[in-house]
Amino acid sequence: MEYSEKKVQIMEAAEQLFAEKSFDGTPVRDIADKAGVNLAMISYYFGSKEKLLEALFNYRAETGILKMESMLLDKSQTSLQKVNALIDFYIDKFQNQTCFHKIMSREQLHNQRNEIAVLIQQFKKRNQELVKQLILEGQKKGEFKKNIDIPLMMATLIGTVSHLVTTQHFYKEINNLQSLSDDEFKIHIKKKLSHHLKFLFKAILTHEA
Amino acid sequence: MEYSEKKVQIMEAAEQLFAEKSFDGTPVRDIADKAGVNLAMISYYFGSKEKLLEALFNYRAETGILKMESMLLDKSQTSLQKVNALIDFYIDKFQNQTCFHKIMSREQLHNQRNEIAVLIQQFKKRNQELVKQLILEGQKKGEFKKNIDIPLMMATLIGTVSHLVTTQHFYKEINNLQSLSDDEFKIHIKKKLSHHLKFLFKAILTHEA
Amino acid sequence: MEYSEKKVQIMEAAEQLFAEKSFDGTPVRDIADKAGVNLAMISYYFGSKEKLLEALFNYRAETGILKMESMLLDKSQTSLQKVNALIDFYIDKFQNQTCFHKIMSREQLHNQRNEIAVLIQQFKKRNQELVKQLILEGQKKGEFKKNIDIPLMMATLIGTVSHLVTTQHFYKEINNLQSLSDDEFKIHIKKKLSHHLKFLFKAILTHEA
Amino acid sequence: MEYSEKKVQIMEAAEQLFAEKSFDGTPVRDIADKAGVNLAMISYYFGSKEKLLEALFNYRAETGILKMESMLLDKSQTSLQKVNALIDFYIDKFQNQTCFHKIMSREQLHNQRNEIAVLIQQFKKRNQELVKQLILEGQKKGEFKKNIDIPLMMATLIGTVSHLVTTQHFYKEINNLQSLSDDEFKIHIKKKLSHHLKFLFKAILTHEA
DNA sequence: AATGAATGAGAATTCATTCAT
DNA sequence: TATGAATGAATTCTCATTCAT
Repeated sequence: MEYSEKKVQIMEAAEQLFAEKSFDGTPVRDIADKAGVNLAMISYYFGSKEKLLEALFNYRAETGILKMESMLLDKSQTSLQKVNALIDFYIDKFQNQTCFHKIMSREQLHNQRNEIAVLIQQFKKRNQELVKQLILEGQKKGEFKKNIDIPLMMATLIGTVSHLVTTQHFYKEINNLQSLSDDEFKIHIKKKLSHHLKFLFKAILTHEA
Repeated sequence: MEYSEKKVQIMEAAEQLFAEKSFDGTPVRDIADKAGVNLAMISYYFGSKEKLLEALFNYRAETGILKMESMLLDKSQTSLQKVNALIDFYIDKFQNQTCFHKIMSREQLHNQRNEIAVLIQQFKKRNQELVKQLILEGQKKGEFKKNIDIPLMMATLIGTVSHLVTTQHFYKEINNLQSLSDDEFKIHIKKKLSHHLKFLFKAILTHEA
Repeated sequence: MEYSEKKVQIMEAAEQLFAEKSFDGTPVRDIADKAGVNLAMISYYFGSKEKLLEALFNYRAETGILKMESMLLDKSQTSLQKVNALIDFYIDKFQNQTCFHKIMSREQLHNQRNEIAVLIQQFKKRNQELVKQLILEGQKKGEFKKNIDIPLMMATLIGTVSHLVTTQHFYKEINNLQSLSDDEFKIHIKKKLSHHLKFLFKAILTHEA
Repeated sequence: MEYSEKKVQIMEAAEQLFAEKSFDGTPVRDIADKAGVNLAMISYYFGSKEKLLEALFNYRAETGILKMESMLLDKSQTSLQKVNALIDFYIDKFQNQTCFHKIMSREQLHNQRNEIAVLIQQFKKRNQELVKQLILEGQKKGEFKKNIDIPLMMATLIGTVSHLVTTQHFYKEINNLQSLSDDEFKIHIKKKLSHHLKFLFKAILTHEA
């Protein structure tokens, strides 16, 4: 599948609406309106609403993995530096693609759309495999402890970032940060979160603490 | 609102279906069928599908807070012990009310149903307030460090537990634990998760570690 | 399935429209309008347009076979008399349920709707079996010849009646019978057709001619 | 209208699909796909889907009549021989152009597409006229009886052949002829049918028998 | 209090046709 | 002449809700 301009328009409109109002809560008509295309184009291009969601997943997934791979292959850095880079990478990913990650989080909550579930499963497996290599490398070099439960560790990474990003309006309110602009707030959260997670990961992974 | 037997039947049927297939993905007819009641009963009792969801939230929220309060008021325990109890409390809550927490997680991802959003907001505020008291108490007693970002810490607690519980089928597969029964697996996860989070919280909160 | 008044209304409206404009050529909306019911009632009652067609087939088939059975069991008549009665029975059936038989003829022309094809197959098998008994009986009694190809004979019976009834407007024109009222014409055709087929069947079945 | 290669491709694809799934049940897109031409070509060449059906009728009708005329003009044969030739002609026509005859049978069942109805009417009139000449000729020569109802007779000819050919899968099953190849079965039917109809027509037309 | 029947609004999708090139 | 893209209308079906009883 190649991504013509129209297709991308549609996928991006769908992404925003699915994030806001959920897949089932979004009429195809609204996607068409938002994308500024004819209603029938969506079936014409993607076949169905569900296939559109699949296309969106493939579209977004394509780029993600590559970035991560190149990052982890960098030989000039220690394993801990790479882990720290990984943390920042995840924070950026969630902050810059909030819509997509909301959709993905929601899809992980049920098994309704099997094609999507399979895509996510594959996606997660590949990610986890890369992280595993990184941890093993650190362990070989003696930087990291033995016996690290990677899925548990990833749950903390992804869970913390995801939860904070998706409930950031609440965080804003509770910490009286309503005066900050969206960008300022984003930077604020990024900094806090980065420091917090790097601290936790150092505790999880290294002998010192 | 009192909870007649029929009402509870309906809410529990709705809870399961909303968890599996989302609010918008669940027809009222299916709820009626699952609950074994007449379709019209649901509008009749709750007014609308959305009001039913609100009722469910109130029903589930009522109990949660009380347990937590009594737990945190126990004077015979150190602050760290209370934090550890809090961790186990959250794990239990998510594991035993997976359906409800899936719904709540999903609702936090969007702002569709405002009434619900407000309920969740209040709910989280009260919880956070209780936790704040606990942390302050620990800080006063010198058990805990200063400058603890409570929302960040809670994001790690809730995020990690939530992510792991809602994607546990993935965890099962990645760790080759398919042979375990559901109950065995639950216990397995609970133990791992409890240890992991207690370790992290010790690092976050205390001077040692 | 019981046949409530509304259901029968819908089935009869559908029958006329399907006969006139074919199944695929008839919008459900038109059926609803003709039956004087709400559009959604059709899905509500029958599940789908196709299920409605199935229901119609079952509704019409139920009665047909019974009549035929009782007719063929009559012991007071010779086999040839029964064959003659059978001929008149078929003529009546096609003349009085023209709509239904148009639909059935059309469905036999393709294998689109499998459920229907199966129903027709069963229907024809039962009919043919009854006719076979009748012929065998006549052969035993020495009234009829040996070596009668029953499907071929039935093709002539059904084919002739069906073709004439479904193209009767053409017959009317070609024979300059436009002045006859519908009822007069019906009687005219019935008489001609009956005589014609009885003559043919006598030739097919008996030794004399 | 001349028949370019592309046009014939399209008409033949349409013929097969209309036979299988009916006019209304066949999307223009499917015809284009089957014919291996661009979707827009069909409107471009024929104007509309309905005009395509008309074109197909004209295309098929052109040849039929001519053959029949030449056959009936043969002076070297008795009238009964010509009638027998006519019977075989019809059997061949239905067997070799099953698709087209299915479509025509279906179109005769309703009055939806008026242009087509008129074409069929004309077609049948010309055919009947030719047959009438043949019968009159036989009557003049004293070969045939007086008072022959030609439309009735034609109904038996066309009805029997048409019914048997369009329901031959049923005939196959009922007579346990599933082992025969399509070609063997075709020959088998042709022989049986030919003999059957010639016998019937002899009875209808001649004094003996 | 409880329910079977009914309904209007809106859902996704398909369709034949047209248009710009 | 030929076509890929586009579209408006219409299709079937589902939905939450209401009404008469």
